[in-house]
Amino acid sequence: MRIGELAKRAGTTTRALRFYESQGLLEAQRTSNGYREYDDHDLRLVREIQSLQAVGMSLEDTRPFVACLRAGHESGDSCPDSREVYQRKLAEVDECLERLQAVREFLLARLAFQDPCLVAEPKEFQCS
Amino acid sequence: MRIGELAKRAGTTTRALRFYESQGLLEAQRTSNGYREYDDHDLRLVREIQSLQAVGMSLEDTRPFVACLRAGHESGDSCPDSREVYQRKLAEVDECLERLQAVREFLLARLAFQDPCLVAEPKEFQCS
DNA sequence: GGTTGCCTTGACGTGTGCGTCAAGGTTTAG
DNA sequence: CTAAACCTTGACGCACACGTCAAGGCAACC
Repeated sequence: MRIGELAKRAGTTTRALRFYESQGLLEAQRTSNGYREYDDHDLRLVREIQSLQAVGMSLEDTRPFVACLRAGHESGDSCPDSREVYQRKLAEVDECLERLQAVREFLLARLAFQDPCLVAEPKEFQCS
Repeated sequence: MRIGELAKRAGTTTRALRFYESQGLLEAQRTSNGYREYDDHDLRLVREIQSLQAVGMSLEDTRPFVACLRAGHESGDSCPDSREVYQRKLAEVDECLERLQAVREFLLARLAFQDPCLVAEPKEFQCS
């Protein structure tokens, strides 16, 4: 299939697919006229990328998963590198949850009391 | 005081202060040679901006608080617009917490079981 | 042969909060 | 007089994941 159909089947855009290719996440055969040609395996790769992005991972984070699928594994997260990413992400999420809880307490307190001196500020806040 | 001293006292940079001014958050008197001149009230404004940013607010979000201080209130969050921002932020934080929890469950499950089909994917994830 | 609908590469735009030069003016110390 | 340490405006850079033209090639249909 060509890039337009892959985009439609994956529910994305041709621009995104070309961008993935520019980032080395996706490869494509070329037909004689220069058109990109994809198969179902590529569709699988794109879906993997999308589902990982949906849980807050960057494209860089998806690299090991894509590599894992390319290496022939039936799921992208059965390789050590992928599981490392999971663990790192989990740690990030946990940290983010803590900060968000602190921010939440801060906001609740500020909304409840008018006195700003009663409420300590949370530490810095940077969640993906 | 001039911009350098204000920056030092607030623990920020002159670049940030000029940026705040370009965004209409900070104003400055000018001395005869064109230098910006600030007072303690401006320092208070900058500190307000910083503490709000620290809890994840954008510069745009800080606008009502700054206006509230400028209007003469002793705390930036005693005006209705500021409290609205608090409420909106609280809602955002709550939504973000839910999504992060779902992501956390997803990651934990993926790390525990090798079978990817057992785990449903969380919905889209976009936390500030 | 003209239109439509695909495809190609290239390059600039988006949002956020500044960082980092660049090129120059001002003030103070020596 | 000069060097250091301030200050000014202007403008480009960054990260991220693409969106959005622009200018053109290719294939099929009327």
